[in-house]
Parts: sequence; C-alpha cells; structure tokens
Amino acid sequence: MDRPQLPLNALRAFEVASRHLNLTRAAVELCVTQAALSHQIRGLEERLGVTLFRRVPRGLVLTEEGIMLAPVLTRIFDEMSGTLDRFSTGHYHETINLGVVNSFAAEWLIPRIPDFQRLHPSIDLRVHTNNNRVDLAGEGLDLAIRFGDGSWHGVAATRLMRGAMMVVCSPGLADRLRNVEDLLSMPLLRSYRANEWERWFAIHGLPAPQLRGPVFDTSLAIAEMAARSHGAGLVPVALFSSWIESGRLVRPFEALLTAGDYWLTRLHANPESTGQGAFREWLASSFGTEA
Amino acid sequence: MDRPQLPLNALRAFEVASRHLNLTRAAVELCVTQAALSHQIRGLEERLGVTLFRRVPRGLVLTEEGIMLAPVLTRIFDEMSGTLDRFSTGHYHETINLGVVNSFAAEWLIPRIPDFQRLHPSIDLRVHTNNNRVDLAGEGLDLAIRFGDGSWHGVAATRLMRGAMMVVCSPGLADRLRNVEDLLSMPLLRSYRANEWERWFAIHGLPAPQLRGPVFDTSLAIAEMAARSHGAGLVPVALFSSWIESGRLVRPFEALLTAGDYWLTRLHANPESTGQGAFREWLASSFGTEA
DNA sequence: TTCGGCCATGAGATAATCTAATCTCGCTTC
DNA sequence: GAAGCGAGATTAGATTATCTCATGGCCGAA
Repeated sequence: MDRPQLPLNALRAFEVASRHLNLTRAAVELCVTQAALSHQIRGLEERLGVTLFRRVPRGLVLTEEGIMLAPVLTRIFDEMSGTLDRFSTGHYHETINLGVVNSFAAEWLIPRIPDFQRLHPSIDLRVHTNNNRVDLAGEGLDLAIRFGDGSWHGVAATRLMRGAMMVVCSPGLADRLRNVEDLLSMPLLRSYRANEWERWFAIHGLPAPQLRGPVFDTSLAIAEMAARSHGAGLVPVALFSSWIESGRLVRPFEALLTAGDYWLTRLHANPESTGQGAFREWLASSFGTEA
Repeated sequence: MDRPQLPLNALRAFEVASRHLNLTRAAVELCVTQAALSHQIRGLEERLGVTLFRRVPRGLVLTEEGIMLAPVLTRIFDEMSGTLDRFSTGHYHETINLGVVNSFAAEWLIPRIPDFQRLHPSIDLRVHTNNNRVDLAGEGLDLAIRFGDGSWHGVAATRLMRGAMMVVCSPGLADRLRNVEDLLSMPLLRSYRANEWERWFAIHGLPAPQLRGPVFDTSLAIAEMAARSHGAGLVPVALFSSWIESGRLVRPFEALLTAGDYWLTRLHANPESTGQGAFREWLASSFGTEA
C-alpha cells in the first residue's frame, strides 16, 4: 500500500482499541469520544475489506485478522513513540544499555569506545560489565556482548569474533616448558568453564590433569595471574595477543582450543533501534578492518 | 510520546520528503501540493523542537537529527505498508520464502510442516531446499535454516539445534567394526566440509585417514549411501536418530564430533515480520517439546 | 422488567489539512 | 549584471477528514 493511502489515524485508533478491547476506554486514551473511534474503525475495516473486531454484547473481540494486525501496530507505534522521545531535549540522543563480559570490555571494547563516541556523539553507551552470566531482560539491558556458542533462548545473536583460546604464561615460567607434559608441573589457572584444560590436553592425546586452586570468572584475572607467574592459563587469542606482543605474556604452544565465540545478543522481543543498529555495524566494521 | 500526540501525518510527510530531499517531488508522491508538505514539516519541526532539514538553495539536506529519524520512519512505514498489503485478498495471508539445507528439510522440517500449517493457516510457507550454500539477499529468501557456527555477515542468527555428528553405517558393515581403526578398512563417505573425518579420528588420537571417493553436498546422500553399505558416514545425530531406531543405520561408536549447529538466519536489513516471528517461535517450541 | 454497559449511526460542528497565489532566495546563464 | 529558473516559505481561504452530540439498539445482570 502506497504512502498516501496509509490510513494512519485509523490504524492508531485500531491499535489502541485492540489493547483495550473496549471503545469507551480506548477513547479515553486517545482523548476523543467513543463515537469517533467507532467511525475510524469502521472506516478502516471498509478500507481493508476485512473485519477486525467481532462485536459481542459486552465489548470487542479480535478476529483472526485483527490478531495478525494488532501486535504489529503496537510494536510500530511503540517504536515511533520511543524514537520521537529521543528528541525531547531539542536534539537526538539515545541511550544503549550494554552488558559486556569483563575480558572483552577491558581488552577490546573500552579502548575503542572513544572511536564510537566520535562517530555517534548522539548515542549514549552505558557499559555494564559482568562475568558472562547475563540476563538481558532481568537486568534491563538492551544488548549484551558475551562469550559462548550462540545458543541462548529468545535471543538474536550476531557473531563478533572467534574465541579460540591459547595457553599463556609469564616469560619466566615459559623457560620451564619444553613440551606439553611440562605444563603439569605448574598450576593450571581455572575458569568456571569446567573442562577447558581437559579438552586442551585431549588435543595432544593426554589425559585430563588434576586441577586445584581458585576458579576465576574472567579471562582477565587468569591473564593477570599468568603474567605474575602464578601458573599457566587459557585465554582468548583475539583479546590477549597484545599482551604477547608487549612481552607481558608468552605463548609456549601453538595449539588452539575452540571453546566458543564472542557474540552481540539482543532479545527477539525488543526490535533493534537505530542506535543499536549503528552500534552493531560499528562493531562489525571494527572487526572487518582488523582482519 | 503518547499515542494521541503522535503527529502521524507529519511524520509520513517527513519520511517521503527525506527520501526525495525535494518537497516538490515528495508532494507528487503524496498526491498533495508542495505547500502542504512545507506546512507539515514546519509543524513537525516545531512540535519536536528540532530542525530536521537544512534548506539550501537547490533543495533540502537532512540535519543530524533528520538523519537519525528518517531511516526509522522509512522502515516503519514500509512495515506498515507491507502488513496492510497482506489483507488485500480480504483476509490475512503472508508468504515466507524459506531456504533450508536439504538434510534438515527432509528429516525434520517437511514432516512437521502440517503442524505449522494447522497452527498458522494464514501463513504460506515456501520451502526452497539447498546445499547450505545460501545467499539470502541474492535468492530473495526471507529466512534460511542452515548448518554452521553462526558466523554469517549481516545476519541475525537463532540457534535451532545442536549439530553434533555421529558415525553411521549399515548393519551389515557394522559387524566388521570392532574398534575405530577398523573404519579405515571401508570407504569413508565425504562431505564438502573437508576435515570432518580428520577431526573425528583426532578425538581418538589417530592420524588423518586418506580419503577417496565422491564428495556429497548433503548429509542425506551420505546417510543413503551408508544405509546401502557403501561405507561409513558422519551425519548429524539430531536428524538421523530415527534411522538408527528403525534399524536402517547403525551407530557403531559413541564418540560425537561437534562440527556446527542448525540456525535460523535472517538479514539484519529486513526486520522480522509477524509471520516470521510466529515461525521462529514455532521452531523454538518444537525443539523445546522434544528435548 | 428495567437498568447499565456497550457499540452503531447520522447530522452537524470543528479543526486539521490542503490549495492557490504569491514571495523570497540564490544559483545559472547569457 | 540582469533575467530566468528552481527551490522552499508564506498567507488567506477552501476543503476535508475527523470529531461531537444525541440517540438508538442490543444484550446480560439485577
């Protein structure tokens, strides 16, 4: 249907009525009389050639067609409304509440935030770091960057980068490592992902080692511990390659463990806003130029 | 901004003008005069307290604020328009063009389509099978179900089910398999994913075997070949477990190879329609009830 | 029954929207 | 540098779409 034909006011009337299922109350929300709504909705039904409501003694019931139309319109008007609200201060501004797993925030995102700010000064990015156990809805987040295999319920996921893991340790400890078995002679720093070391050793045909010591909930802590010669750790290559280059950490073995990837996630229930789309594209292009 | 305050007509006027950057031409699209548009847009700017266009000698240029608003509105009105078009026949009907990787279509989707049809008779699902090499935009598909690790560009992915692979062969051949090495005595059926067998043998600490013979582009062909005693194949557990139960195939070893998962994918550029959302939720609930 | 809640309807009022005619501005062109 | 042109702005008045008011009909509850 072409732009000039869109019965915008009638659609709004229908949307409000579809939520109240009562013209009188819907009329209050729209600040008009019940009669006005009645006219609008009848007009819409005629225009579409479809019955949207079944009129029953005590009110309205949506027809099959009404059921298909109403939620789309509710979403559309909510989005319109939300977008217009972003102009309330006299210029556009949007807030994105972003959850980010600690290590990604520290090693990748935070250093690049100024670049995003420069490109999108009207978007107010609020970063909430976490240990990857993140509940988008419960924590009021719009987006979350997390580590995993992309399998989250009710979530649209966009892969950001590979999460292949490498073994790291301090330059001092590296001297003691001639072959893979030598790793067993030093503490192996553990994450809450239980079988990482087991799988790493399996690659080399070795049995699972006995693990002791504290469990860390972020690669950042593991990298720090490793850098201070407290043991060897498994950390994502993509995040900690700069530590290798600067000599803070050493990578004694080439083997990689694929444990998951980094993803940008959003609840399916919340459609993507302009700013969220801009952020996603900025992320994608940032990875694109690095590769 | 509350529903009654939404300046719908003015927003439509702005949206059209933002595409033409020329009030005169925009007026033609909206079937009104240039003066009408000029009024509407000035009214909108006053209402929002924001300048949306910079007036320049030969036309209009969007301001920063206009740039943020225009694409949202274009998407919104396109969606509205598309949704209303689905009523053109007098009742709601929507078409979803779905690309599906062969094996998933044959073993999982096709048998369940009647269930979806029953729940959503107004949605017309058109299934296009392919060998997983699918280009959503190029092939005019709305959605695609494919196998992989979720890493596709410009795509929102929702994981449907695990794609763990198992070794299968015919009951006859299974008798010859006492241990993993015995596999090397029979043809190993190849897919176009090159190193599957290599990785499967690596799990057992064995070197990569020499592979010969045809390469198949769908697990379905591999399963068929295996069932006819032409060799052993690697196929997804979730799709072919019924072949095991019926005795058509045998699973001689427990070991699983994780090669990827099955995903529902959609271009970020195309927002999800009602029907697409319904289809995604139907898929999710179908897997939920099975697990 | 009678009342109350709810939607439908038709005629007239109202307000939003549009048109027509005219201006202004600044670039082009000769 | 003057005329012409293409664009948006403006103003007043016309035109509609939209709304209100008053009323009617229907159905279930009291």
